[in-house]
Amino acid sequence: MSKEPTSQNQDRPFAPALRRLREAGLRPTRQRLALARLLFDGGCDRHVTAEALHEEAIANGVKVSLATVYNTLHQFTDVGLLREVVVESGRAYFDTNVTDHHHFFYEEDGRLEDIPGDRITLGNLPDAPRGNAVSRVDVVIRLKSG
Amino acid sequence: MSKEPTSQNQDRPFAPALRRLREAGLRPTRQRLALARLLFDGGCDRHVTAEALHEEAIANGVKVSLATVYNTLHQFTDVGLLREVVVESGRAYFDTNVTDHHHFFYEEDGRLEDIPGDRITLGNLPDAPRGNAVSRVDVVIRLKSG
DNA sequence: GTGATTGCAAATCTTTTGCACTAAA
DNA sequence: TTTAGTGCAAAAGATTTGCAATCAC
Repeated sequence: MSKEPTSQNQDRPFAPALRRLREAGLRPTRQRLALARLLFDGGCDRHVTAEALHEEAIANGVKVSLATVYNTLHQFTDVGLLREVVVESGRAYFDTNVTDHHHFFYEEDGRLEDIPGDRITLGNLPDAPRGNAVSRVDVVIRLKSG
Repeated sequence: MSKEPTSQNQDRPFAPALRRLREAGLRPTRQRLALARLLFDGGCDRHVTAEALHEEAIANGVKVSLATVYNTLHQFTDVGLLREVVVESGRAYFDTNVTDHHHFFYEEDGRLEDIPGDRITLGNLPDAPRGNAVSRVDVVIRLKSG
């Protein structure tokens, strides 16, 4: 029974993240796999900064440099696994929810929270100016406590 | 006739900016006055970065440091003369239009353009979560050329 | 005068980059 | 192998801060 773990055994918990990377056309390196598991295997949508994800990785015993975290977050964004959300100058957030939706932004502590896309009705949107196409419409509801 | 310019003569073109600063409770120093004139006396709404405003000031013969431009932009924002618009991480834009409105963002060249607040209908907005108040709702329509 | 404001340079913070090394296919 | 990916340290921006000099009142 309890012999050396086969690669199959080892791979099982990695399978979803592995599949995700392969489908996105990204070579599943140890770092990318580990970050993908942290980001996507929790079952809930996440909003992370590079710094925060790096700390989380280190805390989980994953050896990865901050530079690689930055690179990986951008690669994930490029292939549509993540979406970048801009709410504060000087700090980039990455959102695991890539469907059409919007955000609450808690100014107090810099936290982000999803608002389903169909919870807000955007009516009467102006046309894109000549020669342009709408790439995305972002709605941010900024909150102050009180 | 053409004698030494009186302080009254000299002040005339500065009057609007001067009044604006006084009403905002900011001491009208040479730098603040010069920046206020550049920002508000053009008659049209502007979206500037600190760097761009600094260059503009220098080009106009105004002696002011970049640090002071940053400080001044934030002071103006604090007293409601400007509004900060966040559309790109790592670059802050300041908007002379402080009325309720939204923005087109040209991803190609980083340009911003106002959309009057009443041009967009925001329906069915979710309530602010318990213990919070909406401080502002920002809509950004991101444009790509084509 | 006196306290607010400025300039400058240095510090900070976030993010990107160059390059030798390592690992996936 | 062969090429993509990684770590590290350094570079690059953007913004802020400390402090002496300067200015508005």
